Amino acid sequence: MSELRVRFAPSPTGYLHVGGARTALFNWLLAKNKGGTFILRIEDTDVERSTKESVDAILEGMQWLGLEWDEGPFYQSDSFPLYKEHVQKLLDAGKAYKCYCTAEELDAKRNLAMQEGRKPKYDGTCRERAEQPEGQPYVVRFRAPQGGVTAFDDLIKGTITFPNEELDDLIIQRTDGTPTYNFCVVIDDASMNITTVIRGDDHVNNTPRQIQLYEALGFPVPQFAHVPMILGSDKARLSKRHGATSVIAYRDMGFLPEALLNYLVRLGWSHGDDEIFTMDEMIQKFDIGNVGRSASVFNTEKLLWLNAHYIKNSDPERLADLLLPHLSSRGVTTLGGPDLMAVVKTLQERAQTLVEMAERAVFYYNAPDSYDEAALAKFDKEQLLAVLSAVTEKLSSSAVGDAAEVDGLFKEVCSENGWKMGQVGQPVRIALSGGTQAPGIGEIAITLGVTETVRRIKRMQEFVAGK
RNA sequence: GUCCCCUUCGUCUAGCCUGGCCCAGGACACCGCCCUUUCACGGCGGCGACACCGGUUCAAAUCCGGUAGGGGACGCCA
Repeated sequence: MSELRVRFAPSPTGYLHVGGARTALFNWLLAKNKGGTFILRIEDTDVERSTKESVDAILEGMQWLGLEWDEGPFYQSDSFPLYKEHVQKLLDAGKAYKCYCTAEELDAKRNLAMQEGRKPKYDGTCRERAEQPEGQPYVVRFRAPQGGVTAFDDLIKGTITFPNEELDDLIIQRTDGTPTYNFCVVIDDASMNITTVIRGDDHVNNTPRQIQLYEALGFPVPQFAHVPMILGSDKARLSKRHGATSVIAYRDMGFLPEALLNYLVRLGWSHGDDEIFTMDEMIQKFDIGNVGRSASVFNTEKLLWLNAHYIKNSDPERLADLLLPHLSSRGVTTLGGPDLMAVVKTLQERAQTLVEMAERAVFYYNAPDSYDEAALAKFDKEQLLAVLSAVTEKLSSSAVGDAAEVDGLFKEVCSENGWKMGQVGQPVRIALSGGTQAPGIGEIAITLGVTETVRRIKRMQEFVAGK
């Protein structure tokens, strides 16, 4: 194990969304690549908005993706005493001070500053305050350095420099005595010995403040890597109105975890022209320095393509297991029907999602109770009946072992009667599946079994005859 | 408004650091053709981008400056 220690630190105010998942993935990949440690930390200092349900949802998402963590989950809410202790330390050292300005006063000042086009920063009213009013509510503010600049070398974006005068004295402890985010993060990352902080782009502006805190506290400053955001198709920050954003929603839509992971890793990161990565390849090739600097648009089409790829190349047995819930949610029972694994094999090349596969699998278990009339209308009634009986006869009188042999039988029927394959295959496909979009007839017949195949053809024969 | 960041095909991106091999490569999508009993898979081909303006240079997507556009942050949220 190397010294590298990274963490994923979501706040439990919702489910795990794809942006968070990608951040988690990058952290996880870097840890795996460097033999480091990946830590999961729940940032629940906002007691109001944090929920147990969200924690569970996040853990569920992480587990589904297979992003297992080495340490944690740790909860910030368990560390309140630790934060308090460090606030006191700063207070004692004169690096922090009590501020008695009310929230209302601050709001007013902020609005005024915005209106006048000034930077809405704290004006330092209590910074040099001599008398400390007794029993008055106060917040604790960090006494930020006044001049100079704070800079850091971002692993993704390069050197970023902030003039210190842009940074005001941030609140590190609220009136109610609870610590604030920027302070907790620093204490946690320092006490967990985090060496590399990989997080969303939206934290770039917090970084200089946090660096100042590290320095005031005497902690070593970690390295930072800020990953760009994920946008919706309209280039606005990805949100629910762009469609699903929760990783669990993608699971429910029939995506494979490896497909989502592969999609996510290529969103912002690249390794030459490579598109498909196994987990091992991802780990081996991942380099935080190859993450792009600009935001990227989430594109479901490409995700679908990847999903189709992984479905095509997955073990049918595993797919069968994963398909089961999608089948039963459609009220389909596989009991007494064809072997699900055999069914999956006929569908692997034709489905982009498990949901689509389930839809296409239904006819195997529920014989069609209606037929695609438009497709049927293309054939003459007498001709249809002749074809169907020729096929049943052929099928009933021959022993077949695999799909190719069945197809051979159909060719025989064609040549014996002078028919074209289109005249024979299509009606039978409709008889077996109800429609025209299905696997090859040989595949269907073998999967269904000759007995059931013949039964279905006869059923349509009756249907056609009775018209 | 202020600060920070970003800008190559519709989308994801390679190339940019270490100028010439780039009249810019790959992938998704789209279009066409082939394969084919349907739907798919697959194969082949096509469409399509260096935001703009200056500068440096024999030579710039690549270096420098500016402009425009986009995003983010400015909270007793995280």
